[in-house]
Amino acid sequence: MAPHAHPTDPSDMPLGPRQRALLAVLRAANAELSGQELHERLRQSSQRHGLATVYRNLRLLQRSGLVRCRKLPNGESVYAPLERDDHHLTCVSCGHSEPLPICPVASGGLALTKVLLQGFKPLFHTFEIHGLCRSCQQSEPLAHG
Amino acid sequence: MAPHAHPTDPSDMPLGPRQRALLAVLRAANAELSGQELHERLRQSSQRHGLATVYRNLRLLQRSGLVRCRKLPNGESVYAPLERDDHHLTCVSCGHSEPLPICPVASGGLALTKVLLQGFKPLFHTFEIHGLCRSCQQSEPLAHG
DNA sequence: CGTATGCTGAGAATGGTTCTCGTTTTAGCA
DNA sequence: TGCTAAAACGAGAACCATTCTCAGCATACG
Repeated sequence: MAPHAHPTDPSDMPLGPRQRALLAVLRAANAELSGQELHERLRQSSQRHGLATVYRNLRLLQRSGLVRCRKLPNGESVYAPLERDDHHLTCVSCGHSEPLPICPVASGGLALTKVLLQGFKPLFHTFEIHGLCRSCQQSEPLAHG
Repeated sequence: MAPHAHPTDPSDMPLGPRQRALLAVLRAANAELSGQELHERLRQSSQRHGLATVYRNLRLLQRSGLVRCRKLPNGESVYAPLERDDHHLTCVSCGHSEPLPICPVASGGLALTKVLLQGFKPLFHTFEIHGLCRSCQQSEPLAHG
């Protein structure tokens, strides 16, 4: 893992100040943040970033292996630092999503051989259980849209 | 699991003909289908469904525990029958997604206790490894948008 | 029949994300 | 310190899958 080992390795790309700012906000937050939330927090902290820039740099950080991303049922993407290894329980009815303190990779039962990956370079993984939350089980399940 | 055991259990709801048609197309397909693709296939098979109906019934089937759903990086949702337990390798750069023949739940290393679920009723799970596909590792990683 | 209830679908609305493109900043150089 | 090329920026427009609206239609039931 020497610096500049491969010229095409994005993880060697030095970060610009906006990217560092973005990453700092994500690391300071105690939960995943959406692009819009990130934009808002940066505005408040006197670091003005355009929305386009926020999304651009979020993509770069993701490809560089510094940020992870997941899509909520409502279509929003939420971001977190790569080193945070959290997974989720998500309701297919109301869309509510809450942390699930378990990780199928960390618990070691998973053999990710090179054969399976076939040249693919893994950066992070998502594990999510979808189902019905307690309150959606109780309420009329399929009524009134 | 007697019929109508619980009036609030969506899995007891009988399917309408449109929902059965939808499920049949999904089961006949050998891959996940998007709402738009489903709509197109139904049009061709003389089963005309409006787009709104396709999405409505897809939501119902999902809540009933018959259909699973996952979001691609481009924002599309793709659907498959619940009984198909496939997972994926997805590139954070180009968005390409391919099957990953491994399942962290089926391989048994995961203890999903009632304590963890806290009243949540699981229907299905998604497991996805995100990273860089072979061709995105080779190409200029961060250049030209 | 007559009414209540739910399902349907064409088209409009929604909203997060991406694109466009002129402007600003940075980098490289003499 | 000026000058130029390349890269980054951001306001606003565009995109597009999905959801919403609402009038019309089907079904159930007395």
